[in-house]
Amino acid sequence: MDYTVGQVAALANVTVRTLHHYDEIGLLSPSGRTPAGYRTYGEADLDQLHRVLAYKELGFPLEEIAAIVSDPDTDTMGHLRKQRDLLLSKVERLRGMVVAVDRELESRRMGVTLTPEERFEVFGDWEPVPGYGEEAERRWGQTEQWRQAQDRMGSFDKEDFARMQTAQAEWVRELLAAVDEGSAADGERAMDLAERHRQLIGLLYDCSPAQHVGITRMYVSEPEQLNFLVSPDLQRPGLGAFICAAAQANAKRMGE
Amino acid sequence: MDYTVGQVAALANVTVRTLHHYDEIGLLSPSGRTPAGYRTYGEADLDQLHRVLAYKELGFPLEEIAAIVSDPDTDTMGHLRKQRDLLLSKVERLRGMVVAVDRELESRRMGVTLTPEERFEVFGDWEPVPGYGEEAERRWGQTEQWRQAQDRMGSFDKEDFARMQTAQAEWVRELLAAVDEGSAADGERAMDLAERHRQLIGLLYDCSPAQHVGITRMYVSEPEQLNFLVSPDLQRPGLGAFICAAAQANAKRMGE
DNA sequence: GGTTGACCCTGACGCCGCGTGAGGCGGCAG
DNA sequence: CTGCCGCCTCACGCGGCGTCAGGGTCAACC
Repeated sequence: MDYTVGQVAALANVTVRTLHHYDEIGLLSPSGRTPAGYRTYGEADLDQLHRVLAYKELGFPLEEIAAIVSDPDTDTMGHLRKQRDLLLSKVERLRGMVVAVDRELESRRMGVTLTPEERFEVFGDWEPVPGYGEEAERRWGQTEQWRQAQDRMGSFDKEDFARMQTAQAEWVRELLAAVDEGSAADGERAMDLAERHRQLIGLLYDCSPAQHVGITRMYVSEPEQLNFLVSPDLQRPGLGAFICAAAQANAKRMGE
Repeated sequence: MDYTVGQVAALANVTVRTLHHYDEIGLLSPSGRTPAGYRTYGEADLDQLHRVLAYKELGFPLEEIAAIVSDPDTDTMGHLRKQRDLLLSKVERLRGMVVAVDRELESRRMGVTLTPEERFEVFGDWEPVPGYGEEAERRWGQTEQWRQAQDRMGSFDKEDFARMQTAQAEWVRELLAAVDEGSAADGERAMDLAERHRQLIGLLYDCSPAQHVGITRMYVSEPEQLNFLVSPDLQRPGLGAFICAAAQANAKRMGE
């Protein structure tokens, strides 16, 4: 009971070209050919194809799949474990990206819907904790971070709040001092400040170093965002870029 | 205050080649050149690059980024929303893959550690609900699905259990009837059966049509798995392939 | 002034997993 | 015999760069 490429393609829900490709690279060669040169796939080939597709679905590159399905002695378990970690990190990255899109989306929405006066009104009303207010809720209410922050703030008491605000004010002071004294944005002092910033955020919601970079990048592309962090009259030109660069350097340091 | 490629690359944490590429495709051309032909990037260029990288981090293709950053009138919100959905579906896919890896990993582990006798003992002990027993816990206990299933079963009463087992038995009967009567694996009858199977699984844990395909594929590559679903003495040759094909057809139908 | 070494340039090919033709043969129904 | 569908083998293309190759430039040191 042999099959042609077209039949196999239909069965396995792949294209004929894909089967040709697998033949070319030696990943799955049909067990035979007709006198006219037509590929003929047998049941065993279908089985092999099934395994190939299974591994492909797991995200393995074709070369590794070839090694796995052809050689039963390969370290399949190791492969799988590595692949699992890879997948998890991908998921984390994607989640970070979703959050980034949410932020971008919400900030765009506000940028469009608010008149300059309203904008001033909003930004003029300096808030020590970003995301703590009605306006903020309209902006971030949809995101997971918001929900996390709500949860964690729910278990804060007044003293916790005061401590947090003090810590943030202290951080801002030291940040400005570092900038004014000409610290390098990728130096240890800046990295330490970035890490402290990340941990302040971490009091409200989970924030990996990579996500932290994404957030700080917003301080560059949308400098108004910075107003939530540092009172406008205290800001310096290039402050957003400094924070962002520091966060990048810190993320790199943390990653190693 | 101008920068060379190398400096910009270091600042933005990208390679020189990347900047060359962006110049080539017109995504980000430096604002000037030295007499010797060196690219010189100004502050505005850095700003632009920041925006480009932000969108890149969001997963946009470079061509779209070029359109977005150059033309302020593009439907950025629409782009972002679409991108968000795309990201979420990617996350779902990856999560499904992680689960698939977990299953593969656990089954491999078992395949290695169990003697044939033990294997028989395990598989001979037919269980109506996969994941309901001590052996199953050792196999699947690490996965999110298992935790979800535990949660949902916790809120089941005896009648719920009975209903579920009845529903599953009924489904198996109809499946075998369909196979014996020669129904097409990608026909409506088979697809309906696949969908019912997916929904039965859905009683225990979330299972998208795509994940469902992944699960059923296991019935082909590891036929022993089928024993958890259909009592061995009732099985037909090709039954796993039939279910898998039906699940594929159903997933395609659901996706449209 | 010459040399060194770090940086810059352009151009071109390579990678992965196929999509998408082009140009031509095989098989089967009418 | 004619059509049409399906099969074959090239062979180029994409996206987002990595990675040479072969050469020019710049600053510093001898």
